[in-house]
Amino acid sequence: MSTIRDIARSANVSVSTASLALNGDARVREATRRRVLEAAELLDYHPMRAARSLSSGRTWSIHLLDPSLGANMTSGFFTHYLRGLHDGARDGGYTLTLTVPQDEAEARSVLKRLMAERWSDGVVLMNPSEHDGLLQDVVEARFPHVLLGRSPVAGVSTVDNDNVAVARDATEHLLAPGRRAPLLINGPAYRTFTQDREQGFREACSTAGVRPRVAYVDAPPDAVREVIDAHLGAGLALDAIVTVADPQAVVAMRTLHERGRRVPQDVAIIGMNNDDLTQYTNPRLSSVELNAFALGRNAIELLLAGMDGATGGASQRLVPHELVIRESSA
Amino acid sequence: MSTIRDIARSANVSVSTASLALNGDARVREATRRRVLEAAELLDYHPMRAARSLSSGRTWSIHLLDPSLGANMTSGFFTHYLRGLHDGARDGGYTLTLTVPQDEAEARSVLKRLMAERWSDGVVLMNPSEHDGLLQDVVEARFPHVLLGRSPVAGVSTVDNDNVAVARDATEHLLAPGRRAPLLINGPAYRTFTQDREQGFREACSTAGVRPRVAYVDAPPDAVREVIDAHLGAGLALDAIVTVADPQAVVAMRTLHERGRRVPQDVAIIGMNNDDLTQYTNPRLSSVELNAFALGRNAIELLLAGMDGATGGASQRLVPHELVIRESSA
DNA sequence: GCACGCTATCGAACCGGTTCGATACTGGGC
DNA sequence: GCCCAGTATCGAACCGGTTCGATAGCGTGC
Repeated sequence: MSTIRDIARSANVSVSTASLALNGDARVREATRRRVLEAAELLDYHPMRAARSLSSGRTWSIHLLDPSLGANMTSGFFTHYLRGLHDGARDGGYTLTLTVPQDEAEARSVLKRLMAERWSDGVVLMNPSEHDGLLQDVVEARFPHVLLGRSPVAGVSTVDNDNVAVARDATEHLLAPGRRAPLLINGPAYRTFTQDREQGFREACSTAGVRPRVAYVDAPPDAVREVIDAHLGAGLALDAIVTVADPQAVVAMRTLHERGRRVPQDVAIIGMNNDDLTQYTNPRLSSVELNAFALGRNAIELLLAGMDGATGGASQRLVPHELVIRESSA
Repeated sequence: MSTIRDIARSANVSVSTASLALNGDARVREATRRRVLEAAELLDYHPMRAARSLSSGRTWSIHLLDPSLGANMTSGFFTHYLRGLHDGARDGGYTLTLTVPQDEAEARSVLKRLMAERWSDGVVLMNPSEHDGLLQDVVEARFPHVLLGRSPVAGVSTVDNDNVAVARDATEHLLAPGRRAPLLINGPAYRTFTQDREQGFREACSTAGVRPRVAYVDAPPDAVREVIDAHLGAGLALDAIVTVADPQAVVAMRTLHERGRRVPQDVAIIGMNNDDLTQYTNPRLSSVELNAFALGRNAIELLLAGMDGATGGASQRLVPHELVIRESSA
């Protein structure tokens, strides 16, 4: 392992000149720069990250704090936006690091250490639940950040879908042919995205003049089965189902099938995320493509822009979604 | 941000004593240690990672080099072993970093920089293809490593399923009731795991005295459809299908259904990985559980053990698999 | 009462880079 | 011939920790 002092010696310059040359400073003469670069090449020189970080104050890494990997059910979504984050980070010269906290307390303590010990130059927060103090911490510490999701507090940069519109569009699509008895199968209640989706659902129902029904499901898939059984068992009408994730929609389809209801003739269904599995069901599942890759990519862009100090304040970005209509709601 | 010098001053000790106290060295007197820890608590002291790394030579991070995230089709598998890696790293006090190279050249250059610039203390390699030089590089550099998969070269620590047995068990299961015309739908040809699975498939066929047929598929799912169409179109018998991934099995089921073959009565099918989607098909898909989480967890354990220098040589570990029989092969 | 060993602590060096301020050298203007 | 501005380079300080070798202070044994 050769150090910059080896390079300096070999190129017959001082350490400081070697450093300047290697970093492309305009002050060093062309001939000198070449000598230094040749020496570096010859000695297979690679600057040690830790040393560079210590003196420059930059780690060249971005940290992702994401509890969702623990909650599964969303692996398709996760891998897609992870890839968006990764590609964006790579293109900006950054490395991605990752923590999956098990609960809110761990998330908060990891975030605190991460910022204080300077593990990275910025952090991506995935959909923290509303009432933990993560967001306040990051804002108060003035640590570069971006939130995937909608922020309940001010001063936070965010990238998100327009979840109100996502649910409204999906619901309108199902109600358009004149269906009158829609059900929303929603996720955990304390997240902004489920609140927004419920709002969108209610808006569409209101416009169509039909009664909205909403069920909350924490731990699919069996809970979905129970919801539908209860609904039908109570003799309630049901001709349209919106779920906030595709696997839930698949379970809903199976349950309806077992109860003798046809999809889409009796009940139309649409999910969200446009997972690969939408291709594999029978009938194929309609869904809302949320462009998770773009979500990740935009998050990194916003974060890097904020780290350059170019933008003073927090900014928000919305990633477009699009309905993908398949047989389950045709 | 307070540094160790602030702590030392506040606790009325030298910097070196402060460092010793903070790291629990036995030499410092109990009363002194308490003074130092109280000062650290009071000033909310957190040692900067880069500084610690530079002086101690340890980064306290593990890097995952994994091209498979780019190739998708395996998101369930990926998230599970990623979680195994993450949990193992966390428990050992390490942070996980991640790179997704786009091709072999990038994989190799990233690996080289990673080792030379000391991004991490060790690296996890996911199933690199056989003929790139990744493994030689890592062995020659004597860099702590572990391979997820089987190594074609010596001196590499690995964690893997027994892929020969995986395919053999799956095939035997299908052939047991007397089926005579099995087909293996395999993945990319140049990976050790596809070779092993083909071998296991052939062994089971040989034992049963039936003729093995093997098709290679790079880019599912449409390729699977073509394979089956071609097979049936040629008038070949077909009563059992083994695929190396679950999504391929699902496509196979759909294609058979469209061609008027019943699953499992006419053709029995089993996939691998035991993805969530096996629950969502009709009939439900049999599969082989590969215990991806355990795979990741074991990989980290092996890596950390190797980093302690406890073990001199490379070691191998096999993670057990298990057949999960559902309706598609009942 | 003195030599000795042990314990707790300290100052300084070190890890490998970046960056600041000083300096030697160069060429141009008058 | 002298002064000055600008250029290329250098030594030293610095980033914030860890660790090595030295030392002061102490109690013990004889």
